Amino acid sequence: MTPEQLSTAIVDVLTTLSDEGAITLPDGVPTTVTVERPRQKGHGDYATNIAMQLGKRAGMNPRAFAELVQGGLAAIDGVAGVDIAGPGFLNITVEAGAQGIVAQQIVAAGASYGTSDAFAGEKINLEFVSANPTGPLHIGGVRWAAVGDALGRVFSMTGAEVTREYYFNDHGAQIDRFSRSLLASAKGEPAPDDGYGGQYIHDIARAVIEKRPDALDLPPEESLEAFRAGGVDMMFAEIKQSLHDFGVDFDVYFHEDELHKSGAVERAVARLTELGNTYEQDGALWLSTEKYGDDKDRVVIKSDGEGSYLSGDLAYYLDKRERGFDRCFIMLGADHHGYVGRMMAMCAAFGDTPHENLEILIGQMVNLVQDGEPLRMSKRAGTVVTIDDLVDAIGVDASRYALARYSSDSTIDIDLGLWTKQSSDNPVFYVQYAHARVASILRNGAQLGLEPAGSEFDPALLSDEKEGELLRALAEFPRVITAAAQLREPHRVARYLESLAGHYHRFYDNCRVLPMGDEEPSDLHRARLLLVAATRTVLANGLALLGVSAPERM
RNA sequence: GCCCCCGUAGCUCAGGGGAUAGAGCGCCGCCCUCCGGAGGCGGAAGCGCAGGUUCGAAUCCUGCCGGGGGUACCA
Repeated sequence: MTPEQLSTAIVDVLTTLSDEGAITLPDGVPTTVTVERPRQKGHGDYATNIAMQLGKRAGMNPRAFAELVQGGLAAIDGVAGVDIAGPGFLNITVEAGAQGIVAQQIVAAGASYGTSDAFAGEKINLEFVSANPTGPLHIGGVRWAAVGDALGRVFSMTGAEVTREYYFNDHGAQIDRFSRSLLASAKGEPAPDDGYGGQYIHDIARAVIEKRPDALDLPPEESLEAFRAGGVDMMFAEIKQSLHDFGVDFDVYFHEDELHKSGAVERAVARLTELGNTYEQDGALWLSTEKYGDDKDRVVIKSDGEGSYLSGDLAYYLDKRERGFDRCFIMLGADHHGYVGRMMAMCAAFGDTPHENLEILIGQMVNLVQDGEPLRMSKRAGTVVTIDDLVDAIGVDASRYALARYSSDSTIDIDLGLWTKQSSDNPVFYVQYAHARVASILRNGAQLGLEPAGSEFDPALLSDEKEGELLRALAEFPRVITAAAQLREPHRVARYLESLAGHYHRFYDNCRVLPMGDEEPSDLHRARLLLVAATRTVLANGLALLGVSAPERM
């Protein structure tokens, strides 16, 4: 008996009562009802607040409504008892047998346990990282590498068709500065005032010359272009490699330059003009974003004839829509939150629905902390903390976990000292340790010739309080994933895993799994081993969603 | 000025309108005769302030205070 099954069973009970005329619901019977796990022991295994929700609408007080529903609920197969408590909560106790069966279901489902069809049929485009190729991937851009990728996995698990996309800004003034900085370095000149400093500029400049020894001897324009093209290629390859090492691979690497060269920008602008959403002023072409909620109108084509940054975004958005994505996500750092207004207005200007066809997720800043002191960074000054630095310092698993375990709405401090600790201060170790412990007990069982219970499994054997709590926690997993997808909050998966690890440890301390000494192996041993196997499945599936390894040994 | 995010235990953070607000770390006190003690058990300790909506608010709304980030014909 999973909470989902309970929920639909309750809907059936309500429907029956309604059909019989015992209750009258003006708005009809709800299609889903809330079934939650009470945080308080003694309030049953599950609780529902429908009596409080619906009582008023049915014209009776909640407790009276609850009493009408109580009998029907108690008659549901697998329900052991139903109590009415407080203002009208219905507290449901589930039969041990009905509950234990999920262990078997989980092991049977394996890697697919947790999947649902909540987002079936949805074609979702996730754009994230999209850092400029003017330097190595710094820490600010990396939060979304971990969270965006996890969100993609969560969406896939809920049935969506997901495309991960990296928008590669290889066009415009930043790139010019980057190119001029490289050229200056190659000539042994100081970096331009508006340019980039840092060792990596010198490294790349040297590498460009190695590849093209004549780069400095070309006419000025061509020379600059040689450094631009060579530098961008190199930077891009490096970023791609860093992300790959981080466990993030994109399906599409989209080049902004292409949009400008292919005429996609002109087409997008023409479309907006047809829709009456552009006008000329001061020699520039403006997009009327203010009437769609932006603070003010925005320039699309600058007075020098060049497209503004927004022009690329327009064309890119249109391109995604034409590729069939009904949901386009863009994940940005908090320093870019000011773009949300204009992007949503742009979406509306195309005739689309903001926050539906286009969703922009904002991730707050990430600070690195060492010995209690924040590591300040500046790309311009060359004191960059890169994704590789982070991985070198604490490893991929800890990096991804540290970035993915917090709500994107909170600013986070990653304490390098903490995340390098091989101790339980470190949340990723707490979870991975639980998995290793689980793997170990399964290994030991196998060595004794003991396998998890098969078809002879009697779910009623798992009747210990801690077994029940562990089973209920395991049964929550699909709902956690659905919630993470619906709220775009993959950190829920990490928090859930930490709590599941706790449930497992408590079960382990209370319930002996393997036979002691020369004790005869029993059905209870095998049943518990099945519960352990189910726990392993969920821990492994959950860690996989976060892109974190599930070690057999540590 | 305007916009966005945050303010919950000593610290780092969870908490989709529900019952007695949770976890890890830190602190105090316990538990190793066999499955991984990187674990478990018990204890002290908290929703920034003020209003409002609701049967019910950490959660929703308004204002204030405090912290962070934005506010370009840059990308």
